[in-house]
Amino acid sequence: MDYQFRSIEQKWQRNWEETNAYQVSNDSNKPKFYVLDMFPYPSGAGLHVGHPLGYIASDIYSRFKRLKGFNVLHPMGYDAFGLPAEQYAIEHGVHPAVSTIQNINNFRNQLNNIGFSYDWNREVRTCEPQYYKWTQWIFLQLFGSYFNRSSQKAESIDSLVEAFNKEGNQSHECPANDKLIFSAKDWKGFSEKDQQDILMQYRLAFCGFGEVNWCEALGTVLANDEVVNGVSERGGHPVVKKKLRQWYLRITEYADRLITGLDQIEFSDAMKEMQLNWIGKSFGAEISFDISTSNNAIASNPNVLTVYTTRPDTIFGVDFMVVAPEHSLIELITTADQQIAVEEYIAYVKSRSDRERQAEKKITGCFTGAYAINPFNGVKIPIWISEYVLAGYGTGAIMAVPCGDDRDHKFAQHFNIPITNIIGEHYNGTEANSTKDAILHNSDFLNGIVMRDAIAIVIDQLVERGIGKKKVNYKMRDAAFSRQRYWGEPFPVVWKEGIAYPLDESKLPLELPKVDSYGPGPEGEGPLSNIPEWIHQFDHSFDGGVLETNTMPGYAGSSWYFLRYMDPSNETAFCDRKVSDYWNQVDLYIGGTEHAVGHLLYSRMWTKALYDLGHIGFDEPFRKLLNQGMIQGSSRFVYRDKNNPNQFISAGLIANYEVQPIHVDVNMVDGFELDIAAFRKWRNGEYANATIIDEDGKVLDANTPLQGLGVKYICGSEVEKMSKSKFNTVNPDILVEKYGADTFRMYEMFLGPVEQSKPWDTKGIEGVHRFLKKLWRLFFDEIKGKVWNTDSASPEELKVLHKCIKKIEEDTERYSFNTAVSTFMICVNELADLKCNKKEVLEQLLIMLTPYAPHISEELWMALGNAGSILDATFPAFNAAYVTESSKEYPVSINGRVRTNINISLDADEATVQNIVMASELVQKWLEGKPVKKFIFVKGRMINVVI
RNA sequence: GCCCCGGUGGUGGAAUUGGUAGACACGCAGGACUUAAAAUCCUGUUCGCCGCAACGCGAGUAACGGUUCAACUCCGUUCCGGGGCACCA
Repeated sequence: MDYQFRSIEQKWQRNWEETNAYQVSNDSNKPKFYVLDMFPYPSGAGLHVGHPLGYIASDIYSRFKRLKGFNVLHPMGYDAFGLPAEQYAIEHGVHPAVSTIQNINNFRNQLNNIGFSYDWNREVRTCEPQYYKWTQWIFLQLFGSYFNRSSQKAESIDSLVEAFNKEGNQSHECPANDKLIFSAKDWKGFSEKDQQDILMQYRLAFCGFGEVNWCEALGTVLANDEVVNGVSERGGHPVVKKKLRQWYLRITEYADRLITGLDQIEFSDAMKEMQLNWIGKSFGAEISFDISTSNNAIASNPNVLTVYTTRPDTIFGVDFMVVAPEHSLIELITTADQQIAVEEYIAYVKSRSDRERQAEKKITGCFTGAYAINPFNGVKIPIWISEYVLAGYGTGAIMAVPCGDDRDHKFAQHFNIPITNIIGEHYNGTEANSTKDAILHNSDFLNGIVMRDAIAIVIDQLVERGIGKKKVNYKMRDAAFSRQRYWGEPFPVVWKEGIAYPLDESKLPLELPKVDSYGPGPEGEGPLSNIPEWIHQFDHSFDGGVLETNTMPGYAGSSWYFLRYMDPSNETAFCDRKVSDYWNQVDLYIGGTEHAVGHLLYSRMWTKALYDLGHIGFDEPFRKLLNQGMIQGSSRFVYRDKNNPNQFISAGLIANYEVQPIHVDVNMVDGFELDIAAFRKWRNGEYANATIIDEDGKVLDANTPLQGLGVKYICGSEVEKMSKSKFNTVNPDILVEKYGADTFRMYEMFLGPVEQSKPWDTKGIEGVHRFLKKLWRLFFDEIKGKVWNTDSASPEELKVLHKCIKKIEEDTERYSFNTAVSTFMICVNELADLKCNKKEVLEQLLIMLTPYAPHISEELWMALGNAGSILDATFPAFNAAYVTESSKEYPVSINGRVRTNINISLDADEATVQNIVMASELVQKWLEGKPVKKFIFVKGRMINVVI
């Protein structure tokens, strides 16, 4: 009776489904544990071996926690709205809803093959109305609230209106415009439209005009994190800046809480670092400079040039000012003789795309003819325009200190602007030095002070003289929240006379209409604008109102899905408060690092907002995040002879030919050796008649028989991203078919630490498969049949078992699944050596193995005569008594060098150990009569004698 | 350019707080069983030296230096690889 993994796995997968073995209740007196995978976007390509890595890890951990007595929530669903489905629809005419469902079914089948313990009753799909009803509902909550800066939390917009009626906005600075100030009287005098426009500038989800990343090819706006090197992340199409009416999330208001929240959660340092970088908090000062210019416009419109700097200590090193080309002051200050040059320069900047700017970092700029006056010493400082200053950050203007800033230095050199040295010998005359440790020179009242200390002094002076203030800035921008696409959540918003009215909750879900064409509407509007009967459906309640035609971006649905799993079919709330109080935070979240600044930041923000508004009881969604590494592909190449395209040369001989490497399917290469017969059949016989020169130089044509000749064609290899076009994808289905799901699961873990990226290599899978067969043989012998027995275990056997229990528990608890697999192998090897077939031992081993290899564990558990499923067993308790010994060989070292092992009884005190060691002849010999300085006892493992 | 992470046999990797480096597995070599194959089992496998062998000796965790009785682990410098950010003043 051997290990029939195929029938065993099918049998148990069916059984688990029929018995609802993985159904989780929201009502339990067990402690809860929530294990979550980043849900997949159901793409058409299906799974490759890289995808399940994280799913297997989370499945092991969930099953482990279940055995440890927790009520474990472990759900799965689909992030089903998004661009690719719509692109596919445009190209192939298949409705996104149809292709999405196909892809989901395909995913589901592949996932089920591997034996995951998901509670499929809780599956969510973000594209279904029952789900996106609540995405729209949460949007309305964000729309209906603002961020109260004094309480540092989201509050209802109604309470803001109340405050405006009482005292204007004096205690509620406008986040979008700090110059906006009005009294209660002003507020009451504003028109409905003016009031709504002002409120819009406070709302957490708001609509505004702004420079956005516009992708012409995709016909839509992209968020900053969806643009990579000036092209779209999906598809690599060029992206340009465009002013458009857009929805945004005011995530910037949460910047500080997103930073401080990181202290309470377990994310890797790298992940926290990435989020901190993205948020980009910096401390500095705003300084106002008076302007001197021959342009008369400034006289009628008096103005100052305000800059943001993190280094106010360098104020006496300012040699020029730079404003962004978009800066509004330019037309007021530019002198008549610089007018033409400035206009030409601005036209030039506009002609350059983001991509060009990033590709070639040229130093460009133009003098305005105007000067700023250094407020401390009255020195006249020329004002320049340059594209290296960004309009969107700080005030869009800087004070340039060439001796301390590399970019300023290069600019000064390029335009021959004289450089003031304020840092003495720290400046070498050829490149800037941004030190804070230099003693200031040429700096008036700051002379002799260390820069680090001068920062606060200057800020005090700025405040005292009324020319500046302390200021904090963030790199992060508000998140663009609308797309001119079809396949997304419609906004529950009606526009009438320029005012956005939220749809009443009772109207949700606002369903996406069926369409046949996905072309954009007029003026960059979404495809929904082409359906008049849809956009006018609320005419009766909003006389003449028109529905918003944008849809929400991909990250809308994924920003809160972890809450929906808790209470997936609730029709009256996104999630019942009692239920979310029970499940609380996700205890373990597993996924890739690619969502560092997108999904993970957005869902943290949504959680904080929902918490502020009292809908949930926790303000960080994920208590612990584990990032799985990427599994790369190991590509294989054959070498085509360039001079004879029908001839292919084995890797060892290519030095003698001029060759072109061609990707071949890794599935027809064993290690590096090509399956020549399969190669000839590949791609409908494209290479059927190829001449092949093997590693020994044998020449084979299409008719040469392959048997018995010892023919070996060796392929070249390279590690690349796993992708269909490189023919290096490995389909898990094939491995599951050949070795079984249990082998596959354990092998994926055995490859190395989950967090680590590594190339896939199928070779080693045999080792894991052998392990499972060896385990099987502890229960059943091919000839003898049943070999397990109910004899009681020997102390030796119990020692092996309990060593294993301790290690497996520790390894699993710290997510070291690779070493856990090794531990199982060691344990089974030792049991086999001891010829241990005792039920008492094997039973406990099986329970521990369940999370890793659930099918075989279940089968053998039943074979041992146990009633009920092993899923409900209890993880074995470690008993140290079986493991400890009465005496042990200790290594004894002299000055750290190990010399000998001495047998010492475990209950001996240190003085006794010392005597035993000193009495040892070997130690006496090594000491050569030298006196002993001290004895060191190291963690019960080693004894060291220092001489 | 800046920030973060890493570098251990032929390969993937182990060594949890500084305490006998190379567990476990792959591969490879040899052997047992077999008519043969598959499967299974056994032995060896960091490098070098001595030796018939057992025992043993020396070097060794990218390189060099330091701290320590003791360093893959801590500190410093350099080199290499991976990831993130990139005119954020």
